[in-house]
Amino acid sequence: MTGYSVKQLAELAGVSIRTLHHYDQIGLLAPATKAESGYRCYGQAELLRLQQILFYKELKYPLKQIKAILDNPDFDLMDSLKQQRQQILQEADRLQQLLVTIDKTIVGLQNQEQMITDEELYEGFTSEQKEAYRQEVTERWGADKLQETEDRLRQLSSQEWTDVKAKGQAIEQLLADLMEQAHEVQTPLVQKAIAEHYAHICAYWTPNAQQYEGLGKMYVEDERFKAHYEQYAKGLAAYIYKAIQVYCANGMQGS
Amino acid sequence: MTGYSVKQLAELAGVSIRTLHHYDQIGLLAPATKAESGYRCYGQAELLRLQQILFYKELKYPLKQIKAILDNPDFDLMDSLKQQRQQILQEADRLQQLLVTIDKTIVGLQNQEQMITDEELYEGFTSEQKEAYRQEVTERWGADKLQETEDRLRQLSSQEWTDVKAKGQAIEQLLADLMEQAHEVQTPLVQKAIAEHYAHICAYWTPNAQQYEGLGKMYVEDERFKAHYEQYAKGLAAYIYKAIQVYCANGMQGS
DNA sequence: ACTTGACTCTCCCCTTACGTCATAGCTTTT
DNA sequence: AAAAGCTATGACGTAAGGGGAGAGTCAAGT
Repeated sequence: MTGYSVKQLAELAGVSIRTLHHYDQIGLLAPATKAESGYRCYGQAELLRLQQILFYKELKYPLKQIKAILDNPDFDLMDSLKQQRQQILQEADRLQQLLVTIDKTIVGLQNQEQMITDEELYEGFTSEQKEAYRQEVTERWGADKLQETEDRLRQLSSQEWTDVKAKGQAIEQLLADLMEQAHEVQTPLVQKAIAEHYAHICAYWTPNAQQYEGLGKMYVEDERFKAHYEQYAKGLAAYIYKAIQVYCANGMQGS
Repeated sequence: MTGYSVKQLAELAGVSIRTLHHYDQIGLLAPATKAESGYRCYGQAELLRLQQILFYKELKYPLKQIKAILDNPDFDLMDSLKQQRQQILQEADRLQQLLVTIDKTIVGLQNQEQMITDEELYEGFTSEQKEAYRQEVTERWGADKLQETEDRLRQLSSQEWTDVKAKGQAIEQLLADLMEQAHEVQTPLVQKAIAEHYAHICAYWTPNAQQYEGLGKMYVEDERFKAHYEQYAKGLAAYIYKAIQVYCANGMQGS
C-alpha cells in the first residue's frame, strides 16, 4: 500500500491528470510524498481532500475559495454556503428569464418565417386589383393601418393557435374592424378574412358553399347568433353574411 | 453627423471601450471608417449590429457564434436557438439541483453545529465517572459501538424532529439496544436516554417525578403499554421502569 | 542486459471575453 | 503653446485547466 499514482487517483476521482498537476501547482492538493524521481504519490488523506474539493467545485466554488475553506478550520462555512446559495439562486433566476427571452425570440421567428406572402394574401386577385385596393386603403386610412390589417390577417393564417376560441375572436374582431373602416365586402382583405373564418368553422365541421351561406344567413336571422356578433359592432352579422355570400358566389376563393 | 467615436458608442450601448477594441480585433464589429489618425468611427449600422451582438450575448452565445450568426444570412437561427434553449434549460436544471445540495449541506451543518458536547451528554456525572463508564463500554462493545450510541443520543437532543412519533420510536429503539447491550439502568447513557424519553413525553403532558414514575409503573402493569414495549425486546418495559425509578430518585437529572 | 511500452515529469502555449496598465499620438480647450 | 482629454497599439493577467513537446522513469518481456 504505497498510495496512489497520479493516474490511479485521477481515475478514482474522475478527474484528469492535468487537473491533479494543476491542484498541486496552486497548492490546493499536494501529494503526500514525492519520489526522488519526482513522481507524485497520494495517500488516503489526499483522496479524501480531493473528494471534498470536488464537492465544493460542484457547488461552483472557485478553487481559491475551496483552498480557503479547507485550509482554515475556523472558516465560516455556514455563512459562505448561504451566500453561495444566494448567488446560485440569482443565476437560476436569470436563466429562467433567459428561457423566456429565447422562447419569445423563437416564436417571433416562427411567425416571421411562416408569414405568408403578398401573393397568398391576395390570392385570387390580379396584381392590378391588389395595388389599386391597397392604394385606396392607404389613402383612406394611411399606410400603417393597411400594414396592421394585413399583418393581422397574416398572423391568422400563419400562427398556430393553441386556443381555437381565441382564434375565433381574433377573426371576428378583425371583421368588425374592417367593417368599421368601411371596407366593402368584396374587397380582398375582407374576402381573405372570410376565408379564415371558413377555415375556422372547419375546425368544427366542413360545410359546402350552400351550407356555409346558410350559416351566414343564420347569423342574421337567429337571435342568439346575431347578438353574439352585434356585440363587436352593430350590423356586423349582416356584414358578415354579405361577405359570405360574395365568398360563396366566387366559389369559396378570394376573388 | 460624422458618426460615433468609441467613447460615444460605448456609452450609448453600455459597454466598455475595451470591448469595442476587442470586437474590432476579432472582426466582430469593425468601425465604419478609420480616420488617418487611426481613430475609429462608427455609424448607425454599427450601432444596430452592436445591439444585435449584445442581444445574443445576453442569450449566452459565445462571440464566435454571434459572428457566425450575423455574418451568414442563411444561418439556421431557429435551430440554433432551440439548441441554445436546450443547453440553458439543462444548466437551469443543474442549478436547481445545486440548490438542493446546498440546502442539504446547510441543514447537515446546522445539526452538526447544534450537536451537544460531551459535558451536556454526561450532564450530572463527574468526569471520572464518565471516563470509567466509557472505558467499560469500549471494552465490552468496542469504540465504534460507543460512538454510535453517543451519536444517536446526540441526534435525539439536537435534531429538530418534524415527526414526534418518529422521535418516540427512535428513543424506544435506543433504549431497547441499550438493554440488549446490558447497560445498567443507572449508567449515564441510559439516564440520558430516559431524559430524552421524559422530554418526549412532555410533548404531550408534563408529569412531575411522581407522575412520571407512575407512568413507568404503568408500562409494566398495563398490558397494552407492556405489549407496545415488548415488541422491541422482551423485558424492555421493566427495564424502562427501573431506569425511570433511578431517574426520578436522582431528581430527574442525569445523575 | 536490453528494449519496449506505459507512465510520469516539467515547461509552454492556448482557450473566453475582456480588465488593466503603459506608452505614445491626436484633438480640443485654455 | 501647453494642458487636458481622447484615442491607439501592445502586452500581461484572469480561471480552470487542455494539449503537446521533450525528457526521464518504471516494470515486464526477451
